[in-house]
Amino acid sequence: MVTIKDLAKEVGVSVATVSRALNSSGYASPDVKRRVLEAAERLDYKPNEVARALNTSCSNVVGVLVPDITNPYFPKVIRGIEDAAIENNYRIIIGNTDHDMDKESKYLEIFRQNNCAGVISATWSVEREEYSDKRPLILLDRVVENHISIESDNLKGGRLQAEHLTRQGADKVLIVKGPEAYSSFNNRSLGAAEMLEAHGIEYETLPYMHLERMLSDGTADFILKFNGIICPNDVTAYKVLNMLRESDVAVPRSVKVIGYDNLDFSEYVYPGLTTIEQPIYELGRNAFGMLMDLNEGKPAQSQVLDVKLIKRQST
Amino acid sequence: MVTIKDLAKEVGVSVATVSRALNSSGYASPDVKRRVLEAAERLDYKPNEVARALNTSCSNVVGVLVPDITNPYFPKVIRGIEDAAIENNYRIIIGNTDHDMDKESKYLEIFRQNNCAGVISATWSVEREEYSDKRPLILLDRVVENHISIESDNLKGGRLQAEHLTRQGADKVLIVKGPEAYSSFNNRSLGAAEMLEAHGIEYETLPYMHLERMLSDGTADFILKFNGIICPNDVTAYKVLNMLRESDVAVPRSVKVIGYDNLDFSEYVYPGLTTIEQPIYELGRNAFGMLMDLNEGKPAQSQVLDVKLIKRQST
DNA sequence: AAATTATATGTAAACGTTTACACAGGTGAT
DNA sequence: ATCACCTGTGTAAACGTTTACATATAATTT
Repeated sequence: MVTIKDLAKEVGVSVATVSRALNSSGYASPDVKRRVLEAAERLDYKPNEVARALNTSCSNVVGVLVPDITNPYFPKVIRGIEDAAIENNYRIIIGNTDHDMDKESKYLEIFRQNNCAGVISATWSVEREEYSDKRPLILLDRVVENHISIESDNLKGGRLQAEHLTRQGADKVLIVKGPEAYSSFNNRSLGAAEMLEAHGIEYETLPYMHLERMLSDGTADFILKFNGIICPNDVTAYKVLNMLRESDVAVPRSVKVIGYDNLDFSEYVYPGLTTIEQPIYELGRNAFGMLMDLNEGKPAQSQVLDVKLIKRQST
Repeated sequence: MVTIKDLAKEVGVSVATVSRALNSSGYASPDVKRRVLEAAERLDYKPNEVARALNTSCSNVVGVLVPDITNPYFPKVIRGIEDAAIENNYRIIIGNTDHDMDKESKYLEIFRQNNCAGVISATWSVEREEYSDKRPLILLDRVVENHISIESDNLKGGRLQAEHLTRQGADKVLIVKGPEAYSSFNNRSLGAAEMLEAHGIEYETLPYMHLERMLSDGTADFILKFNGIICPNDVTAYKVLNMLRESDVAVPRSVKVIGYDNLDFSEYVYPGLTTIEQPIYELGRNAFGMLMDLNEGKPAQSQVLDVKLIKRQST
């Protein structure tokens, strides 16, 4: 490994000068700067990130927390973060929390131990004592008091779901709620319920866990009494579609099903899933941008991105 | 941040002693060791990974290269690696290469700059000068001369695909090949072709890119003349199923389709996709284990994991 | 009792950067 | 001619660890 010392010797100046020349920090004569850069090029010098991180106590690594990368929503987010990161000479460390607060805490500690430049979290759900660290934190698709966040317009998304379903003729609607404690899911069902009430449509809500249990127990005939089902995300919708197919219920004739996310797969399931598209990739990209803004002292603001309805065959 | 220095002051010994006590390296009296650990606990001391990595020039971070985390095959692999990593107090940095050699090289450089403990790559396709680094490298689902690798039994998988299809009555078979240059895909089509020949079944092969182009151009009627289609992976099979549905071709009656990977989604597409299951998560887990073995000087060996046929409705 | 060895601890250098500070020479204003 | 200031460079400390080496005491061998 060629170090800054080698460059110094090669050019005949001190390491301090080399550092200044390379980083354009402090003074460095044009001539010396040129020679340093030339030598760096020639010897294929690459700065050691670790040494730099130790000295500045801030690495160019950001920590990313997701519940489970195996859920196809998150790879897209991560890809957005990663692409933005690499463009800015940053890298990401990812951690799967499995909705487990202890795991989350453990990862936060790890990020700190690695002098991470900040954290982007899609798992944060509560105000935390513990995070007294000064490093910036961006919440992704989660809104928590006193934290900067980026999300898509979940309330609007929920409304769009409900509006479309009623427009397609559903008048007995089931709203399947998402996992509790996450603002995004709460807002979706809130928006949907609000819209259904406005239209005077009959509806019930079902907690996420109940549906999961019903589906695995095979006791989901409960949902057969509805002719419209609003799902909190596409993956849940896939399961519902599957269950309906097994029960020989015609979709969309007897029941209309709408999802949320517009994952790539939603066009491959049968029938093609009507859903709400949110700009997942951009959520990740922008989240990283906000982190950079914060690190540069700019006053970053929370963002809300727009969503739109994608019509397919399931409604 | 409480450092080793604070502990030293607290306990009344030197930093060297503290370090030895914490790491159980070198001598440390039971009494001192106890007091150091107690103080570490009490002051909530957490070692700074960066400083450690600088000193030992080896961090507990491993680099992971994948073509694109958005492809649902890879999150599973990554999850396997990540779970194994965290159990061993390691973390992972991931890089998406988009099948681009330059990106791959760039990431390798980054991994080196971060003193990574090793690299697990699902993108490696050729013997490389460049990788003269001594750090261990595990190839995942890729076999390249002179490198340690882990893969599933692709040859067998290909054979299983072909055997099942013929057993279901297909006698005009199309083998869609995977992206060139990757041994795993080559072996799959090789196995399939071999088996078809053994059974005296008529077949053709189609390069991956051709199919992709046909599907996006809408000129894929070429594949309608077959009654059995062997896909290199599940995602490709989804697209084929979709195309067939749009052309009103009955699956499995007129054409039988078989995939490869057994992604979670394959039970949600319609008709449910018959496919070859490979232990994706375990591939990742074991890959990390092999890396650890190498780092401990144990002579690691390449591994080949078993695959099996998953029957569903598409055949 | 002397010599050897094992145990325990401290001192200081090292890892590869960045940066506060000191210093020197040059420029321009007074 | 004096002073202030800007530019360019070097010296050395710092970031938080690990570890080679030196030293000191205790335990064991001869």
